[in-house]
Amino acid sequence: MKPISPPGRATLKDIARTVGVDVSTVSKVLNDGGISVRPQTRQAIIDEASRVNYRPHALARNLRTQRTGALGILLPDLTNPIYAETVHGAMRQAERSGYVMLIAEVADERTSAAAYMRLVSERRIDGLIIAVSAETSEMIAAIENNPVPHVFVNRRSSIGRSVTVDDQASGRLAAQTLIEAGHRRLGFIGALPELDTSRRRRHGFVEVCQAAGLPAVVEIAGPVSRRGGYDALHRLLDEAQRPTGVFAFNMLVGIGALAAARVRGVRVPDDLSVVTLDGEDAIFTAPPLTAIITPLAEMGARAVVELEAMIQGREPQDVVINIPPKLVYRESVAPPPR
Amino acid sequence: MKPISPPGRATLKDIARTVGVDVSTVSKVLNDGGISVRPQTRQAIIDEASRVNYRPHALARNLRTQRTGALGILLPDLTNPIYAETVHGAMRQAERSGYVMLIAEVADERTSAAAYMRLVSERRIDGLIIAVSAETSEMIAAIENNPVPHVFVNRRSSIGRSVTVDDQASGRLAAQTLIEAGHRRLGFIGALPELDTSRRRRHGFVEVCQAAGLPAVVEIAGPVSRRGGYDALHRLLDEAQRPTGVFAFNMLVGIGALAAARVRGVRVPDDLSVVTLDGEDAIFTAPPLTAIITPLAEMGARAVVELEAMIQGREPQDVVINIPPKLVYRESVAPPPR
DNA sequence: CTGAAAGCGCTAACAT
DNA sequence: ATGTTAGCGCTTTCAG
Repeated sequence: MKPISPPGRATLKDIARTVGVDVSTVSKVLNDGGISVRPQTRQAIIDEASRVNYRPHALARNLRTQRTGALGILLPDLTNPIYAETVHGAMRQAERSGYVMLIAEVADERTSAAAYMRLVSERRIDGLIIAVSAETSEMIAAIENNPVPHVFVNRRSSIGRSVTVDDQASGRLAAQTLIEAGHRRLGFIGALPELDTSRRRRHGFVEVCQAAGLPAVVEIAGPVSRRGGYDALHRLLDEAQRPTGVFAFNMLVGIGALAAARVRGVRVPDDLSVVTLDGEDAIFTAPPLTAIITPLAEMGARAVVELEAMIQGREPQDVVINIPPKLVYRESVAPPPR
Repeated sequence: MKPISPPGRATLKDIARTVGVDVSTVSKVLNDGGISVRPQTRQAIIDEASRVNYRPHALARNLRTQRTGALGILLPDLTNPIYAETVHGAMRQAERSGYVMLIAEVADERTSAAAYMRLVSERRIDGLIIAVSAETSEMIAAIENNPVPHVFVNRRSSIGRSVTVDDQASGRLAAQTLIEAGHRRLGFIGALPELDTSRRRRHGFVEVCQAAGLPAVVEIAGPVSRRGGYDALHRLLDEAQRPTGVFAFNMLVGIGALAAARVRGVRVPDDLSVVTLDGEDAIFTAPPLTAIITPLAEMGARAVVELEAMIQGREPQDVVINIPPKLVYRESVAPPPR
């Protein structure tokens, strides 16, 4: 029975006029519930508001309160499922908390500083999640010149709070898994060393290999993509001491590596074992990839929670989500050949 | 040599005060370039603005101009690479045009209407891209009660403009491809029939099959996901008249189908040919999938262009991106067995 | 060429 | 219990 509301735009003033009170009274009722307003007046206001289907004008309110109700997230590339998953988790939490989410893809460090300025210094957001590698001087300068509550996700940073998992433990776990399967020559397909997650995973991986007295780990670095993994495995297979088991930086890289093995006629897992990180996809690859779970969505959500705390002035802290890395055995790991 | 700006917040008033002019003058200079302002004054203003690193306060400006400089996009799930790709294209174009992008994931029709209201009736955006299936009554009501420039992407709609490709032609192309390879028993793995893209692809596919005098096409519908494709192919393989060639609704479904074939011991393409739609991923599957290109990013970008036109009051029109569907042959299609 | 004034829609202290 | 006042930072007539 709700009559069609006048398309769009009822303001406080409209309500105030038809009810016959002041806009400030309407504002009170509609915000803090109108404690200390005569029930009768209050009801009239509420009725009229719902009759005209009133919605506050976010801009006006925000201008007044100096809050936007929006959070931003800066990331390199949404088509990378790693980031899509992270955003997904962040958005879920943001919605719960009543924030809308503004996303900016930033191709490189230059644009990332620019995007930062755009969102922050135009004051479009209350807080920012940063999923690009942060430690470029431009980015640091941008942040310091124009501070805003911010948290890094899946990145450590010298200049801010961050939500990360124990990547080093993941690296150790990957190594242990391969070693326990019987492998003695291991390889690591990492990302370019700018990525701190890659450094930490590598560190844990190498650590365990050394402790086990294994020969030097073969390392290859490349872009984090299917193509990067594809190219990297090709190079790894060209090594004199070709490894029998490899740890791929993440799922994308792992999928690429699988494709490379296939075209080289290298059978997984018979000829080569592969451990990778994360990824729903990993179950539908051929063969399904043994993988270490990375709670990307959870990290995104957690970043939002931390951000809220910072926005409300609570003292934030470094956050490491301490889910111990968990490995899911699938078909891509087996004992080495012969 | 740029001195570090006072952290954050220089306003027009600040600039006006130190230069010794009125804020309205500053506004003029900083906006329309300050035609009809003495060059000397203008220069002083520009200098001071850059000295303090002035940025307009988006909220204040927007409140005044009744424009937000933001576009919204409504979609079901960012972890679905189809949507991620679309958003990716949309964001690229939005950035070029100076818009920021607000994203809302909507799980179902209920929340999608709610999210619509949130973005639109609070006036957070100037226009909206809709990538959820639109034809639910709640959504239609929301749009009609609270109109805003909007365009559907990869969806036809009775109530708005839309950017789509010729899905029917894609369906035809898929059928032709399989028929030319020699297949006589074809299958279609579609989405639930609410999805108009699925209906159109199916239509084109069946049309060609009938014209070729082929027996009835086996059809299976399921959720659009890897899992959905996995389950669907299992059911297809259980059919009495098991098809030798299938057309999968999209890449996700195709990947799932490939996995199902693998566990059933059905070799692709020796025992079963698969044609799918779209997808960068398709090149790294085992075997690489023959696929029909869908310009998702381009569609996203195009939607933004149309939206801009609508926002500026130009007469919009139904848009069908008329790139003729193009098929990329990879390894997943071969002649039928025997 | 520049300034004064008004107001976008809302909130919040302060009066009454 | 309600209204008055005073902006938030900006743009935009309209006067001077």
